[in-house]
Amino acid sequence: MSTIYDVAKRAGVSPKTVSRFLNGDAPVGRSTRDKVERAIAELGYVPSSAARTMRSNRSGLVGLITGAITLTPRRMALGGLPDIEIVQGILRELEESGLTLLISDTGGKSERIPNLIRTFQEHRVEGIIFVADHHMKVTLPGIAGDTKLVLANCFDDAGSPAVLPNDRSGQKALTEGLIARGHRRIAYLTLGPEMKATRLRVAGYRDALAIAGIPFDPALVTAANLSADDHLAEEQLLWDALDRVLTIEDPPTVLCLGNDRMALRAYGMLRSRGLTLPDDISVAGYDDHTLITETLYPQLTTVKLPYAAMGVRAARLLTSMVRDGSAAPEAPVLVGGPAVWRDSVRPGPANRITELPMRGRNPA
Amino acid sequence: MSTIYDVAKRAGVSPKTVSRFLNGDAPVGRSTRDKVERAIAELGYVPSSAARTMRSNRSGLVGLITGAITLTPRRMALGGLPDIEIVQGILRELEESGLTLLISDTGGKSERIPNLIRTFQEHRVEGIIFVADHHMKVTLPGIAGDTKLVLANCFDDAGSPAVLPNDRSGQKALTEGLIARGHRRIAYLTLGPEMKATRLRVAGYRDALAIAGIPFDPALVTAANLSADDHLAEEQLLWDALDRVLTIEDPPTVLCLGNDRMALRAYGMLRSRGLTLPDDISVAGYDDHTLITETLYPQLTTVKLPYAAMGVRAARLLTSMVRDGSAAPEAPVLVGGPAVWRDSVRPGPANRITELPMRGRNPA
DNA sequence: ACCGATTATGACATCGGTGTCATGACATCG
DNA sequence: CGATGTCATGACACCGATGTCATAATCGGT
Repeated sequence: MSTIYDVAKRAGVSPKTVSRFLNGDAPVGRSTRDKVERAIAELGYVPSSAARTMRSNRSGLVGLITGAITLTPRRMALGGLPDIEIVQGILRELEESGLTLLISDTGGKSERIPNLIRTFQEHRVEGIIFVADHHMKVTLPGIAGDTKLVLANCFDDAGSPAVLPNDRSGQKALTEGLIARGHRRIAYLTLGPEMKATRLRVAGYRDALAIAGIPFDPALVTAANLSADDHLAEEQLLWDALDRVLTIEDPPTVLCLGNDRMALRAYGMLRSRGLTLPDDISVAGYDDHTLITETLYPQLTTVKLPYAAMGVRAARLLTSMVRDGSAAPEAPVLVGGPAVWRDSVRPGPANRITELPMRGRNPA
Repeated sequence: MSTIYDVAKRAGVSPKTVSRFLNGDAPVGRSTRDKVERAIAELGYVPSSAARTMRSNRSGLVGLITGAITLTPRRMALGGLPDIEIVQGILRELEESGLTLLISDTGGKSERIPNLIRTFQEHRVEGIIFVADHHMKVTLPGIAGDTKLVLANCFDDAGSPAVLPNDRSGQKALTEGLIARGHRRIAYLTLGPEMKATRLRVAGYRDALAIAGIPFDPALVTAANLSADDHLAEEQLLWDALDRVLTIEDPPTVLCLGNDRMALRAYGMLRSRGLTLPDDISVAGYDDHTLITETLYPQLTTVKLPYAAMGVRAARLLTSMVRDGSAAPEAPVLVGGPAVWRDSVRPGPANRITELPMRGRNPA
């Protein structure tokens, strides 16, 4: 591989002049410019970023830590949400920035992270983005030097700059929309209580109720999901929760679920109770996992989890910190996603459930 | 960020001794070793790969060009095969190799490739892996220097080292299995003729027939897929092809499809003709796209497209070329995938279709 | 015609490692 | 005991860019 000296010699100028031509940091004469240009083309010269990095102490590299590449196909097969869309957003935003992305995949094994970070540091990355697969708290090993860190879809105790989905506003927007469509008795079968999203979304749900002056009824809200990989137990838990909220005194006219996959299951369970969607009861999910939401009949109303947008925001945040040295924001950047209205929610006031639901029998 | 000189000074030794400690290329005394170790820990020293690259002319970097990160979610939503599994295989194989992967995503726009390659060259990658989303021919811009290139799931005119799925052996294995299960009239509705896989798989199909002494009947083999994004036209084409092969004199007892998605469609069409699977007719796909094959009822017999294994092989090929300077293989590396037998193929001899199929009516 | 300003260019040191060669302290062997 | 070899270490140059400073050429203004 030829060097800047080879180019200089061939063009009959000094290396520094070639450097000036390449970087445009000082004027270069017309004829010199042409000679250098020709020499570069003839030699197929490509500057060495290693040398440039050494001199300027700026590598132009950004590191990305994620498990999405390894885990996405598996997760999607299970109906999980493709967190790889966060990575896509990052790629898109970084494309024009002149920064090069170094991607490391954890394969879901967090014990690998220190090694990945070390490799990044050897390459003197100017910043690191850590992407989590769901809204969660993380604890990363300290990062030496002045390497910037941005967390996407997660946060830590150290208050590192973070980009998070606005779970509260999402559920609030959904609930407000339901109220606007005439619903007053809104059940909410949430994700597990250990999920960070759960508390926030319930808060959003209550925000919307409060604004509309509808009293909060604890009987309508219950956790109905496990994080564990126990499908049978999950199925049972959801069935029980569903049975419970449907058989209270003043039953709900709409069922909000913690995610689209729960909604998918709920469809089957509701139908096995002889209910028609959305005429007998409306249903809403969360995530806007299009593989589910647009495939179901009726298509599922849900809240979009703005993963791509979060990736864009995270990358933008990092570039501004790296390039302009701008300070990290005090509070996490919250990215909202809109409620997506499809056919699983009746556009007008809801019917009441008239038939007597079966009690406590497990489907199939 | 501290340097090797800082470490040397703190440990009271020369930089070269620190270098020897780090690389183990010459013996270092016990007490010196301890002092250096302590200094490194105290300073949090991490060597600079830029400096190392410059001196040794070896960057330890490998470039990967793919569209999988951007396109996988979309493709999976459409029932396409996750070529990201190739990337996974590469990641897994490279993990222990000490090489660091620089991933670039084309976003499906091949005009970006020259820029990506240029960036790789600036970083002096030792090799580049190009991953295509299906078995195809590609034409890449020349890569200067002695950068090695490995193609995964594709090949070029220049005879660059390539890792390809063994489409011929795959379809042969499937067909042999069908014959072993008593089938003699085996229809094959292939992918479009422009797909590289098509010719190879038909050859494998004929190989198996020839071995079993079954004459090849052209009426049983027909292209039934478009690459275009025209779902309606595809549906029509498949319906027509299916109608044609089912209504010939001596109709098939099993239907092989060009991929799992076609098989998924065929299920619906066969049922709309009143046929029961697999009793009236058996069906087989290709790809082993588990989201389809394991969700369908009956579960779909298919041939596994060994994407992860291909990634592993591609990475292994590149590392051996980069590290040991071993020569590129003359012929493409063919990676076979097994036939996966599920319930869509009757384990015993097949029934004959007795009812008269409807003719030329498009389903629903 | 002279001067300061601007333009165009080059010499040289430097970034942080490592390859090469040299050197001093011991151990081994005939 | 002296020759030879091994071990442990250091001095120095070099990889390929670029920042700093110096210098030569050109120009406009008076």
